[in-house]
Amino acid sequence: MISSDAIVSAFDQAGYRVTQPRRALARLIEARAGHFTAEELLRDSRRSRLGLARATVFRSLETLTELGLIERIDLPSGEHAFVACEAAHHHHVVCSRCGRSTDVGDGGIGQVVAELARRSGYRIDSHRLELFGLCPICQTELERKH
Amino acid sequence: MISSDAIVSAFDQAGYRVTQPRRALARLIEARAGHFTAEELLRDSRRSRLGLARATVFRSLETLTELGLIERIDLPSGEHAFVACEAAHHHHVVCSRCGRSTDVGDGGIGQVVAELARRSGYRIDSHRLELFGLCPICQTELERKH
DNA sequence: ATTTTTGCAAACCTTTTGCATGGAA
DNA sequence: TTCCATGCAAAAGGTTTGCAAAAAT
Repeated sequence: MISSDAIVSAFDQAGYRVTQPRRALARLIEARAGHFTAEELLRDSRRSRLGLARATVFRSLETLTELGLIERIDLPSGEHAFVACEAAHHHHVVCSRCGRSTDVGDGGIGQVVAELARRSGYRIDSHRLELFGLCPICQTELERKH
Repeated sequence: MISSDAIVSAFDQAGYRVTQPRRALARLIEARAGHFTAEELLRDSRRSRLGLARATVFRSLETLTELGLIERIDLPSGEHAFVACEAAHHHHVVCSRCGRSTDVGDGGIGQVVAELARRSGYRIDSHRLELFGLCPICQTELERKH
């Protein structure tokens, strides 16, 4: 969950121009609770008659990724999606039912990585942990159905 | 690292036919030390005049993934690659210089996942940990250059 | 002989690029 | 007014699909 204002300010502070398409995209991202793909934003922009160009969406997503406001994740299906996130090193839990996602911190994974480095002999420079499951809301909803 | 025989047997035991293209592909996979993309196998097959069809490569990779002999990973660049692997739950360390990859076990990540589940309130069903760094061989080679 | 698998080509989908126009600073 | 960003359209990748021909059982 991230505010469109935060996105717009990030563009601004990084020296990028604050344009209408970028404002519009920021709002579309804010409106999406969970993860989203470029295609979904594009559809949203058409539906709300903002009519962003395909290239603009891709270019903005790239910039936002560089700025660290969103992060690209790979869903189990192989799709490329993005999630809004905080800058510090962290990981995401993604709900496989509704797509909502939450940042989680380190959780002690540093030790695990160190252990695996020792075991494999590799010098590990980066890692990516992606977690998939059911968010609290979806858990409740599913229970209610029984 | 996996033998082409193991791949061929896997096709056989799963009830798939053992065909020339599948044998050829098995050898190409065996020949690749690290990870590989569909495109790379396709190039290899042209270079060695095996002339596998694009569709055959994709279809075989899909089957092998279902059989659990290879696993699809997402490189930091966003490329889709595959690595040969054992069936049990595990993770991969991928060398960002040469592409070699090694299976590593759990390394205690179960506890980390449990901790992150507790913290986020999600019910975590699956996770994916990808590690990137330098393999022992590349470490040695880089040191030699100094 | 039967059924699966292949090869080909075309379709499809996602992402990138070049360039003229329009908008922000 | 000067650059940066956009839109468009085309190109570029990567992956999938339908179907007739070929190969495996």
